[in-house]
Amino acid sequence: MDETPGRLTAKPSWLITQLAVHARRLVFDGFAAAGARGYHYRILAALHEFGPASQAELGRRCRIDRSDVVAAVNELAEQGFAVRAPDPDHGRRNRVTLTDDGLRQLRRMDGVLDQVQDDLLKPLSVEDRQTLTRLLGRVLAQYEPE
Amino acid sequence: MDETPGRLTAKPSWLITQLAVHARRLVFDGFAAAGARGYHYRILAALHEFGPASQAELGRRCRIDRSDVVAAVNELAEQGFAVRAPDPDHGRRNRVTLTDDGLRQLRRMDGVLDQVQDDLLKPLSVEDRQTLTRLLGRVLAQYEPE
DNA sequence: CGCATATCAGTAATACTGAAATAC
DNA sequence: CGTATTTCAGTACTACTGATATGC
Repeated sequence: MDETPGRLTAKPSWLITQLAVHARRLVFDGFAAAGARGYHYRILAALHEFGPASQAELGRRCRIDRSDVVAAVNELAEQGFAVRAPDPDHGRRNRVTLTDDGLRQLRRMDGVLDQVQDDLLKPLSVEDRQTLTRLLGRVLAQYEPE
Repeated sequence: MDETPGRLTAKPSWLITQLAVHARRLVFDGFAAAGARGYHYRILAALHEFGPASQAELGRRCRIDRSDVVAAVNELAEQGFAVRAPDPDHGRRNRVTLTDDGLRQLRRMDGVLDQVQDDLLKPLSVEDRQTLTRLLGRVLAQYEPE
């Protein structure tokens, strides 16, 4: 007589982390096919949405550690998707700028996410998808003060 | 005239992965306070739900790679939360069993998840929480044939 | 002096691959 | 023989810490 059936599917916090295993896998594979990874997408998206920024700013906006921004910007610069130049107004600061190729890469990665979304949410109706998106957005909003 | 405002909050697949950053952090911290991590919870929960099992079975049930099960069971055995013994019916196979201490640890970790859940979902009403849980469960179900 | 920025070195947890040894 | 299980060694990505150097 045990009162804990279906433990693994009963806790939303666990549901989210487990679902993320599959979502991450889909996203990872899609990004890998484009020669990229999650950090690259976040940085390209932030550059597009907020314009050129220092690495410290990128780290705050993307929630990526300052030290990981260095490596990711290195890679984006090598691929020609971003340009790193010293900020003329501030000797220590760098100014990272999105290139045209970077914008094209961002569009590619957006396409990947659209496809992952269709794949992930195919069990749900259009209305349910909207409801899920709205609820997730509200949950996430408490951590995104911007 | 740019038509991509709010990119980062518009895609459910990305919402889920971003939300998972916060959910994982909360779960990680809670588990760390109990001297444990995610792999340990998944294995303890599977042992409790399905009974003693071989490591290969645990890997399949928990979606943990065979080689990572080895390390996690090592740690659980060191902590006295599980016992690893050769399967008498099959020379190569191990039989992993939950101990009483392991069950107590599982209960502690369940408590952590309950608290994380309250924390994570506090912007939502009771009804919205249920809706979210139901929708996530349906999305996850396509990857959980059991 | 403090404070912010950039960089490097190193660590942990998750997820995975390949190879080896063993048992059926 | 092949298949399954266990184990070890090593890798990639995300996330983080600490130290260092530089510039305001």
